[in-house]
Amino acid sequence: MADDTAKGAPRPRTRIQQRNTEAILDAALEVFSAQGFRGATLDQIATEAGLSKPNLLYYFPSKEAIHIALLTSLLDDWLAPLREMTDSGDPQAEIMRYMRRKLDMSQTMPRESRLFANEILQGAPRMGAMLGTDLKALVDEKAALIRRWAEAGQIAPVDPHHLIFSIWALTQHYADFDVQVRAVLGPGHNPHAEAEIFLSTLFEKLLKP
Amino acid sequence: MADDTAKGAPRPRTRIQQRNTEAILDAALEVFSAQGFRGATLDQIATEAGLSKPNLLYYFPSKEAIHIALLTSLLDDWLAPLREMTDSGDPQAEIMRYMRRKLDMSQTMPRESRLFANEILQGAPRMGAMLGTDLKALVDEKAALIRRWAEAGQIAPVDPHHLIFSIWALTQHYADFDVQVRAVLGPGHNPHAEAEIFLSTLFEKLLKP
DNA sequence: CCTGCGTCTGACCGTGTGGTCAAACCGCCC
DNA sequence: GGGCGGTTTGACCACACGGTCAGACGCAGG
Repeated sequence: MADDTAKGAPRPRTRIQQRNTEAILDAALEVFSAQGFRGATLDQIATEAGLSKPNLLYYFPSKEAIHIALLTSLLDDWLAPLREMTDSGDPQAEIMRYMRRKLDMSQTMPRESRLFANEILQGAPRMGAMLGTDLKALVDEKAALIRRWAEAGQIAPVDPHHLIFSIWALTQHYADFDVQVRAVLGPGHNPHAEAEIFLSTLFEKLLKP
Repeated sequence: MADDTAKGAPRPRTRIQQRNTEAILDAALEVFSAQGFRGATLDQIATEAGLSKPNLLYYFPSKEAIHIALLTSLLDDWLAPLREMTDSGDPQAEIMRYMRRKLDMSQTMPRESRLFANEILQGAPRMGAMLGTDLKALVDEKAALIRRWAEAGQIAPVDPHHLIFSIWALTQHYADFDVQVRAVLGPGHNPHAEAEIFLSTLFEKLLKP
């Protein structure tokens, strides 16, 4: 990930390269997350980025390279909240904090959420490798942490992996299925505010020892 | 929905029409759910259905018509479990039963789940209308039912709409994000069996008055 | 002003894809 | 068998899309 030359974006040296690669990645995030990989078009991304299509391909060797660059660079941010869940504080508070940060992210970074959702839905053709290695390692580590909390009686005994899955499912639902949520609730609702209250009580009841 | 001629599939009159339209819809479900609308190809669907591409277009006027026919015909099945949740029995048992049926569906009908997920993710371009009318009406009705249960003290006081959302999110997660779940759990796991246990305790704790 | 390098683009290409159409095929009823 | 729906297909079209390339542009250093 430190070596950009391996695959994907050229190392941003000059000021202008920095600016354009950023513009491309942002535009690509916008388009890929809304249309999926195959649904997205280089022309769309180029227009969104304010560049010409050949100019895109001056900075990235292919459409797929842009997609891969996006996924890998975003995975870190995406998993940051989980990484920050440590045994430094009250276990239940740690988990609640993780859930809230994840919910916040689904509100502030819905495009990223949808990008990953699209990728996983299609069977993770461009990210499958990372799932079984990096992601699994991180989740296993945190699951072990949660298991220790449970064994110590600090939280209720729950399956750690599925607890994490439930946090993912519930928080990302409000980003990925936003249209549905809003359509069902109708006007005059604030989905995320309501979700925070609901999910707080849900996980409090679930985790109380 | 009773009048197929309005948009989409021709009315299946003869034996052969019945057989072929079914084959097409099944093949289309397979391909659309795995590749998304734009990712899917008429040739793929035709091959999967054992027909030629022009023959597809003899039965359906366009690619989009197939997609719409799929979505509308499946929405009924998809919402059936929610419809069957009535106040005929014990409230908590009714909700638990709904959750379990939904979880079973995510195991037995993962293609349908992914098809809807794809559609919603892309902003429901071909189903948006139904969300705010049919779906909203049904959910509002059942939400009112749940609210009555809560007010009668038969279940804990929870936001009915978000309770339903949480059931959707948690159960569909195991279908839509199957690759991720399996990659993280590793071999030797039965995601759905574990999910049923986890979700059972989760909703029991949540709903207990 | 010239050179040279990084940046950018118009024009182009090959392929994949949704869709059309005239003609052929098939099987049932007279 | 002949006719006649309904059914099937090969050949074809228009166009969108990913990607290429030769060259133009712009600007810093001499």
